[in-house]
Amino acid sequence: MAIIFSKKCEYGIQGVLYLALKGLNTVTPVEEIAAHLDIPREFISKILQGLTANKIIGSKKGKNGGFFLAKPSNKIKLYDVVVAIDGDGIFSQCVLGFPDCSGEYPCPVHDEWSKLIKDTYLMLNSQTVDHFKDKVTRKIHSIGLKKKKNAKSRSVN
Amino acid sequence: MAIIFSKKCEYGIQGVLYLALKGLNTVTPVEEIAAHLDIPREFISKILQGLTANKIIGSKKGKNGGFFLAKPSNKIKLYDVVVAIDGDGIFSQCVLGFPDCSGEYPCPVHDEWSKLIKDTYLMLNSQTVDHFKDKVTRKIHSIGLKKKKNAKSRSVN
DNA sequence: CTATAATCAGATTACATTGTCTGATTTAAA
DNA sequence: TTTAAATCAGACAATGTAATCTGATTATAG
Repeated sequence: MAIIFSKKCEYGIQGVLYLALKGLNTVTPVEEIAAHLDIPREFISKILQGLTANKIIGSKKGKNGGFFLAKPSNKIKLYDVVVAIDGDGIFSQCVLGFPDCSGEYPCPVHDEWSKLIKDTYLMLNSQTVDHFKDKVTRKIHSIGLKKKKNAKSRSVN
Repeated sequence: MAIIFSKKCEYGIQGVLYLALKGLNTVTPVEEIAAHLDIPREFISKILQGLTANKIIGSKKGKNGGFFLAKPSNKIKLYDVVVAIDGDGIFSQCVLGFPDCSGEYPCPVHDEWSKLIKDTYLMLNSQTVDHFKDKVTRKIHSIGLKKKKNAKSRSVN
């Protein structure tokens, strides 16, 4: 449609934020992430696999496996995630496609854009974290009821 | 690929900026715009037609016709162009797809993003304008040489 | 008035992104 | 050691965007 991160980026960012809410080193199965964020399971799975290769998150195979945040979210830049998913091709050219856009001859959004992407860390303020932790807890619970039993997240050893 | 305005938006913005360089009420044929910006003629044509319908630019049909800026570029917001081309659907939801993103529970880029899109006017600083005016003049000249004769831009009456 | 140069409009094709499906591999628990 | 639950991997289908093509309409210049 219009202006946006690619779905892959968007989903990747959401996935990382979700893992951040769960806390460092908490292993969470894709199933839960996909259900909560309403993203096709196989799709988010692929994306998270890619982020694993880039050491932004980690994964644990086999039963009770899943993904977990590999470093604190206030150390993860939006830039890191976007580059890990889609490469840095986009950042080598002007957002508006303005020819020869540069510090000297900037397009109308030159400075603000670089700043937005490169200086933003993927962290939420504490008020927001609390709000979503509550929500996630409720949601996991309701998902749990709909399914036979269920995999709970647990700490990595 | 990654993060970006849709091509339609990007081209539309470039078109408006190009018309801005030519000055208010200067009629410029699509051919020139397409050649200079290296955009498929029919594609940019369609996009500019859309912007005409939204009164951001104007058009003049027939021989010596073309498009022209309908109001000063410092009155045209990035937001206006994007909405004219792709609708405001995108602005009704979070850029990151963060659920329930709001002023109270903001995603990591909530404030900066709104500001970037809604407060930016499609104008270039005077240094940049001078730089590109020179460039455009040279380019038009070289295009002119490659073709038999050529349509020059002229003022609307 | 006629020829020409431009916008306008719709249908169609090409391509990239998004999403789905199937199966292999790994690992923990019983 | 067997079973089940998870990641991992690749091929494929569906969708939407980008680009092209063809032709109609409009208006100016001569």
